[in-house]
Amino acid sequence: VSDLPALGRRATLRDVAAAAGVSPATASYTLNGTKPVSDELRRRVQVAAERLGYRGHRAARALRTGRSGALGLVLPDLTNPFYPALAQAIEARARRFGYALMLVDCGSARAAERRGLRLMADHGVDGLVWIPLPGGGDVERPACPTVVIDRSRTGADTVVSDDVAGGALIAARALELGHERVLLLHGPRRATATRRRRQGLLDGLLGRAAVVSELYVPFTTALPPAAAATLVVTDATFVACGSDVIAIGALEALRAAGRRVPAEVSVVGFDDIAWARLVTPALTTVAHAVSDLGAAAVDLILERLRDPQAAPRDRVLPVVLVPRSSDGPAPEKESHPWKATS
Amino acid sequence: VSDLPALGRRATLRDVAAAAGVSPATASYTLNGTKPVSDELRRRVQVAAERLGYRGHRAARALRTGRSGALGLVLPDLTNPFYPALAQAIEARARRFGYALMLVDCGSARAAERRGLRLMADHGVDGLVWIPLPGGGDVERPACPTVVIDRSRTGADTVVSDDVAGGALIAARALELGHERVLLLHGPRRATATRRRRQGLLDGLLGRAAVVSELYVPFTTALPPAAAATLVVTDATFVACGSDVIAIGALEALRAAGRRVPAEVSVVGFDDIAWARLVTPALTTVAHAVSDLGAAAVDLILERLRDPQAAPRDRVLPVVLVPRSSDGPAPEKESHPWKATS
DNA sequence: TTGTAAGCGTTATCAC
DNA sequence: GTGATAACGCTTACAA
Repeated sequence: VSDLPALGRRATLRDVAAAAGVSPATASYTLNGTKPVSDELRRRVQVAAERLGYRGHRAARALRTGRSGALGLVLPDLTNPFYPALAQAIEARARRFGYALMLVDCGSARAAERRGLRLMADHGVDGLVWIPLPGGGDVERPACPTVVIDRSRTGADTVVSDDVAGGALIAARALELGHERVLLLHGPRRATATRRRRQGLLDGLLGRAAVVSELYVPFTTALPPAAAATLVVTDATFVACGSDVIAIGALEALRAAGRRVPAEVSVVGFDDIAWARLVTPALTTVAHAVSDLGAAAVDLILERLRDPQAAPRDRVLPVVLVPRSSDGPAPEKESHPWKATS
Repeated sequence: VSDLPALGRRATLRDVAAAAGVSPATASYTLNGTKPVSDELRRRVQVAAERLGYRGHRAARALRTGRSGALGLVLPDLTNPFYPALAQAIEARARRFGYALMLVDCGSARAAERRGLRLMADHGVDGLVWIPLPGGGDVERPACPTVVIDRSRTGADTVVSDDVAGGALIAARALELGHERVLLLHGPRRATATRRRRQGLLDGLLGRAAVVSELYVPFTTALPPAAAATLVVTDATFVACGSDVIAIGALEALRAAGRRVPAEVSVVGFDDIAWARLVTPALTTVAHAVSDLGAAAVDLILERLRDPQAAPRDRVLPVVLVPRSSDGPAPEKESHPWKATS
């Protein structure tokens, strides 16, 4: 075993092999556990690798094996408070399995999303977690194993929260609190989450409380003026919002109008973003199993990597109601000036 | 020019060259603009590449050139509301220059940070944006061009916001509003941002208002009980917080204690995270030039890539006061029961 | 169990 | 201007 502690460049597998007095093949077998190697040689190789600070060369390996050791994540907008926690969960899970994560934030722009997907493909990510922009029609599916989060898309593996159940949870809550007139402040119409939450809500409410009206608004705290106006004069006592962000906007609009929450009107959200517990009153909402969502996505990719032919899988993760202070019992009729004057 | 529209595998440069009737070298020159090529051949190559849907192979190129075309971002915790916007800015800028971004979220864990940096190195990122964990001592500097955000670190390029100026801005604000007793609710002592903000604050206040007391708390909305207690009984009329997150915690504690903000006591934050305008009262704070911060970081890396020998550069970006509703004029003395009874 | 050698798809060096 | 050709560092038949 020769003794060359420092060579100018990054140590290569050949260097390790030479230092250990074995062939590159044996060094490779040893370091990857690819083939059985005698204890004697294994130790020599390990020592040499250690001493030379051998780190391997992903690009070379990728070229040879066709796998890059990286996964990709393409999402609409990190500024949407729901995604950072999800991205964190995905990255953590990926890293746990030795994968690096490439991130593309498309800033809610369709063109950026398309280019981002292509960038991922160019870099040869082994798999992709894709949270598509809402309403994205016929984007070509990436070539690598892809799991789509939060959107049902034929052919790909998917992970979603059980939005229907979430809607039902909220409906049950409204009924339990004795509300008889509810206003639905949905997210964008084309978002599939909107459709599923709506369905759960409607089914749950059916025949037991009246849906005073349904509005579709974007996922922003800035409520469209029309929606804000409706919200302020409605005689509904319970407002079910398509997301926490919307709910926070609703809270603001109601406060601005001097309507008291939850005394006069209850407001509930969906998502349980970090803000939800910080606004006043703290928002009652439905929480996703965020880290499970992320973990499931990565796991699905890894499974598909193992078995590319398997049938597409759809995982639906449970949600849970988080009661806080933004909802309460339906108020007595007298407390509604609008009702009284009409 | 032969006509082979579909070959089973991904088209390679040789395929393009063959289809165009040129050598691989010429194809490479053409596609990269590396050497002058006759118009005739250039067109043939471009057409062939187009028709075959040639995409290139980053791993092969990386192996050959030693550049991966990816930058890395290592940050403490995406769940900290300051980072998503920054990450977004960095990713956008990187992609604008054709780079993919690899993300490591170390979940505030030192070990994960170390491993994350190594993962980046293994994947051969061309440059690294590193937002170190607070108080990280002697982590070995990565080998690739690195710009450190928000921490001064000898030898590396750095990008920071002008925290000193920010502190001064807040001090000026307090004085302008007539406050005479201020409480400083700093971030963690070891965070260098804490030190800089404190300095700006102290210098700005010097001799014109009394610093009633200084507390160091973590960057969380959960104020340590001791700090909350102090906050509630203090006779300071102005509380300068080390970050918005801390300020929000302070707001909660004050509300819980029934102290009115800003009537009795003013609270200001630092960072201008998205929450700041959503809490009640909306938080007066100091805003970073977040997207400039991200852009500057990427630009610095790119410049260093161009000129590895240049002296390390430190960029300091301006901050600006964002007045909202959580602060106001110093109350009359009578409004402080504690003063009256003592 | 170990070694030899042939690539993986590019780019760079050299001749022409 | 253009074309052979040799790497880049690794994995993996295949041979021994």
